[in-house]
Amino acid sequence: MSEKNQLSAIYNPSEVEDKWYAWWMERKYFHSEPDGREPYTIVIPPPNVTGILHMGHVLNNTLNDVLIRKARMDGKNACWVPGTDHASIATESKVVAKLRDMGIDKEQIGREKFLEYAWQWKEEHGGMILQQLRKLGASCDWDRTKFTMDPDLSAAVVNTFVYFYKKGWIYRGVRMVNWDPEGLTAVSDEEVVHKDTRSHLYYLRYFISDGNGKPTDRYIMIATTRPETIMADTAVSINPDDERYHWLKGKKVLIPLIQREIPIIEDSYVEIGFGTGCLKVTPAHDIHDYEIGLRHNLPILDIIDDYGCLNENACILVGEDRFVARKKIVKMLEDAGNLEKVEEYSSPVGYSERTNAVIEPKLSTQWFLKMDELARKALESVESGQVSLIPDKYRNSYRHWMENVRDWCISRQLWWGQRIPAWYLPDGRFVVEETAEKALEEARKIDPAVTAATLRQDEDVLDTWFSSWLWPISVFDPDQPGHPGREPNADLAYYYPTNDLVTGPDILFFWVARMIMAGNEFMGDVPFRNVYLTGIVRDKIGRKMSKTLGNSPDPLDLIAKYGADAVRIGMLLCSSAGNDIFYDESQVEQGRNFCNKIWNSYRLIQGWMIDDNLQQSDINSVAVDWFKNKLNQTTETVEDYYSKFRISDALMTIYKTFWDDYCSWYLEAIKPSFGAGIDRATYEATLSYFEDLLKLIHPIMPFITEELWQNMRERKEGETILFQPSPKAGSYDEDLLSDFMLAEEVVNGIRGIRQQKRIPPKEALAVKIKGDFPERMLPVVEKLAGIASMEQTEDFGDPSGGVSLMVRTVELFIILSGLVNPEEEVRRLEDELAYQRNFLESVRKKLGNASFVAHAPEAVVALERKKEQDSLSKIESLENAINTLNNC
RNA sequence: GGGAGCAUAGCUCAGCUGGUUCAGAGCAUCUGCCUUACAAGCAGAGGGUCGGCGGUUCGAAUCCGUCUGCUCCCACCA
Repeated sequence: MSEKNQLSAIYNPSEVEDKWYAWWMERKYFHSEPDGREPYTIVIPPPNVTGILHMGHVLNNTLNDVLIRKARMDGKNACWVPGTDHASIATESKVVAKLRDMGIDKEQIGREKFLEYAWQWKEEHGGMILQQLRKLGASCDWDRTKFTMDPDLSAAVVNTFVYFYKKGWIYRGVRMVNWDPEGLTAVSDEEVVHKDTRSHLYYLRYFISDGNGKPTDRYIMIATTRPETIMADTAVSINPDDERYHWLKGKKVLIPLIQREIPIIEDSYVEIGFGTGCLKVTPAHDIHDYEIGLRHNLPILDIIDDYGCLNENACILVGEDRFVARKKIVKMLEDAGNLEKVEEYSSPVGYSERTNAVIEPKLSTQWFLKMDELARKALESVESGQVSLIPDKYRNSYRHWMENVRDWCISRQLWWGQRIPAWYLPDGRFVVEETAEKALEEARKIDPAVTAATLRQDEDVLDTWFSSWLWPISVFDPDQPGHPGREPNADLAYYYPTNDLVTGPDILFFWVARMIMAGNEFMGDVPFRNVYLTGIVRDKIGRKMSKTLGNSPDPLDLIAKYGADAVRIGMLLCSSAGNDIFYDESQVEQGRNFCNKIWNSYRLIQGWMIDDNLQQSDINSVAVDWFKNKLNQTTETVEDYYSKFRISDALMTIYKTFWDDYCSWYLEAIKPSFGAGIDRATYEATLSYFEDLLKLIHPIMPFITEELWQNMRERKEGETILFQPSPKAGSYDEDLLSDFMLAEEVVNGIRGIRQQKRIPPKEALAVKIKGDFPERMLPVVEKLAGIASMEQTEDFGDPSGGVSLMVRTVELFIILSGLVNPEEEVRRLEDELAYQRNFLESVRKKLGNASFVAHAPEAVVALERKKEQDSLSKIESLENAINTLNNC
């Protein structure tokens, strides 16, 4: 015990945390293998392989870790599979940028060389985030760490492509896609963010052609936000019902500057009331125009290249960036007399989520996956409750998305990722197979002259989500995806479906929905039962945390400063499900303070000495009894909160039980006076309560709990709190709990008088008590309110010798000779009396209402009658006291 | 433009199917204490006509309507 006395007054997390994490790892306590127990499985939302830990990860992984640790203590075989995502666009653009700094151009070095650099980059920076997660205490099964581009996981992706292709759900088609001129790739609709952007609406004059390509002096006006695309116009459209423009029918107009002749067409897409009612039709650069073009068989003229610059088709401004071209062409139009006016204008513009470049609608050949059947089933999975979304408000948007989903553009014009397993014959026909060898074999069936040299693989890779949607399956059995009906391996059979998924709502459609699709397709079962959607972490003034704003603290700095347990608490304190998280460092401080409180409560009890000559006193007996019941109640509440994913409520419940009930009430009640020992029964109970509290809070605060749990008793070699069974909620005596609460209120009342009268805590008081107060609680009141003698009596005697107060229906009289000012006392009592009379009046008003008495349930009416009685008796006592005081 | 959600103490939130947890919690604030576990602490206290207005009901923070103010999702009216 002597070395224990050296515990410092301040808890020092850093050494404790590193020590225990290393110990857990060494003993592989997080590792899971299938066995006879019930599995509890979580797959990590894989962070970008080259990413670094930010507050969003902290929130997410703290929640995951709480769930997995809880399950582990509940006796389940807990398995949390970690890993990373190759994040094709994000990673590739980082590598491209790095190469650019080195003076290297991606296109020049070619695919092979580029991928070498990319892998090197991945080796250098990859997985750092997983190291960081260990600092947070994440109890992942690191032996199972996976990467979406591991050879076997990549094979799974390719297999699923082939599977869907052969099923007829993957097709190749020319479509208007969202082109990212920065990332040089198509991105999916979901990767485009629309932002209202200030721009201008330019009113341009298109002169009517005289029929020979020469302008007449009549013109029409066209409003556009993109004057640089006029060279790609292939028609001007009006609404067939627009009488203002009937005269235009059959005429042709000339594109300004280049004087190319284009027809006037009629299409009801054009809104009569919008702009000028005339629409320039640019099929190559606008999705709606493209559709109009299809309807009217218009030619498609593409004037913008992959980099967002004008090409030769534009005839003018060739090579200029689209935004530069816009500025220049406005000037040219003005000089040529084609610019009527310019208006300020604001409209939604699409930006690439990854590169923030303005998206250019562009026609190109891409690969698509049909979504209708997949979406239909995935919707059913949620509607039927096979998968619960928490909070369930997300069901609405989930449904909306599933009902309106479009085919998934799965090809990306990148190199970092799984290359599309399609091979082209010299004549343009293609085969889709898992490997080059099989492809060659199949290709030869079409054309025996084909050789490995003339068979060319598709240049594109697959969308990252086309690999991560397999994650809950492929981390266990990479051979499974693409082969539905195949017998899954032992891991997959045991761990699938996983239990809970914790992730942000921003990837509900990208990822969660698609995992459900893949699960249904390949496993015939959903990949998880519950999806807990966290909020987005914001700073305290509500801004989203981001690197660019610089408002995101580095979690590792926080951990170094406050400890991981404190950071976890800080995060959880403000994270009710579905609400955004307003993070503030003061919450982490609160977490640190809580650690310190726990630490010091341990310092207190470990310093006590058992005295076997002592019998358990009455107060110890009642305190021990009470706290056992309290703990049972808390445990029950906490279990209930966990079952509803209300983690922050669970935390707060334990927090209050630990701090208020255990430290402030229980320990103070049983605390031996200085130098005195403690009886064995009380000490043992106290230690066992402490142990239960540690177990209760362990999933949330893994480090300090292991440290103290190891310290508090002799432990066997290798024993750990990780596998201790969660405390089970026993029954509890409501009367006992409510009696103790009444005692607390009485103590608070007396302490309040002390404060008012400025009586030092050490000065013991004499108190008389009247009314219905449980006798067993008397010692509690005596000790905690600092009372020397406590007399239960029906008569307080001379009221001038002290102060009376009332707690519920209990009356107290504190003897304070010489400290009482009768006038002040009367005033205090009269205030109380006035309040009581008011209260009585309101109760009587209710009871006087015949309708209330007739309609309200028995119990409610009875309650009001009791209120009336209590109030009446209080009033009587108050009046008596006031009278007596006045007569003094 | 369509849809969803939110509005309760200075801050962050809890209050499920209307009546003892009905006006709550944590933090912050104020007052008094360095009391031998903890000043990262202890003990007290103050603070909200539950966004506005109507309605249903014996009774509304809770149900219905409406207005206002935020937030998010979906949607490329040139």
